[in-house]
Amino acid sequence: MVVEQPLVSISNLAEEFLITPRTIRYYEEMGLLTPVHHEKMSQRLYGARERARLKLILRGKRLGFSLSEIKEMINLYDIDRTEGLQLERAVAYGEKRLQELEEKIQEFTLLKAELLDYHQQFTELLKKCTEE
Amino acid sequence: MVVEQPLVSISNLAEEFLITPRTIRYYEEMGLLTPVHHEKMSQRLYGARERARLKLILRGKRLGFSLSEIKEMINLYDIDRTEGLQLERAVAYGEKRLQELEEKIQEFTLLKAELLDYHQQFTELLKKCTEE
DNA sequence: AAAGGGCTTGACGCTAACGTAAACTGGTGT
DNA sequence: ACACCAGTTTACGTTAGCGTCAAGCCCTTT
Repeated sequence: MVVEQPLVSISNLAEEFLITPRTIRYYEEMGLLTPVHHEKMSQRLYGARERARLKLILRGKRLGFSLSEIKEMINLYDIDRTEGLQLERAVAYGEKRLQELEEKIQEFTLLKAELLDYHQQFTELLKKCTEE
Repeated sequence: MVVEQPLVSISNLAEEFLITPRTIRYYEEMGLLTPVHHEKMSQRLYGARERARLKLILRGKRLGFSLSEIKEMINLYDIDRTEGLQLERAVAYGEKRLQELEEKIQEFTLLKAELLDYHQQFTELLKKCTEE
């Protein structure tokens, strides 16, 4: 018994994620999404898998990754794409990415600390100004 | 008594940061850098301040910020640019940026956790394969 | 003086990530 | 039958962030 999938159209998906259909088609063109084509190429339909992928893509974008970087990262999730001895490569690549993520997080933390520092200086300065 | 400043040329600075002179000029064009012009517009010379700024710019880039976002952020450091009542605005803006940074860090951490999860699954799978 | 090295200012080229418009198709209500 | 709407492909336009010449200036070395 197959579970009933809530398949939605491209504009519905676009609306849901606050982007345009064009963007979604572009992601497909770049090989990031692979929607179901309803009976002999009529419409694209998107299910849970594509929604999950799109979510990852948009998060990647917010974090400043390029589409090709994101593509490589989400392909790590595709078990069927990484069969056999490809597994070792996937694992090794995953480790590299994880380390890069760690570095980025540290840089973010650093930047935040600096901004916070200046922020506090400013706040004090402001307090003195208003107190007089 | 003025401190002797170690002013360097554009290509020296470029070499130091592993970028090209063109990139540095572009940042100036965008209002991110303001080097000293040696005696009646002959050459650009870069001191400690520009080096610090460039460092921030490049870090911002690595973290996926646009040049205009970076510009706004480093302008928070410029005391002289934010005089008088502008201080309140600067402080408020700084708080917004700090919160955004916090969110980004959390997203990064989330992404890392997911990748790590899949990574461990893969590693186990790989172990079982090689053990047979 | 001539040649070279490093700097300068244009100006055009290029890629990524879409925006946007045109023209076509396919189902649906009236 | 006709209009309409939502989807499709194709293709050209646009912006950011530089790369890559071209042509000229200044200073030093030969």
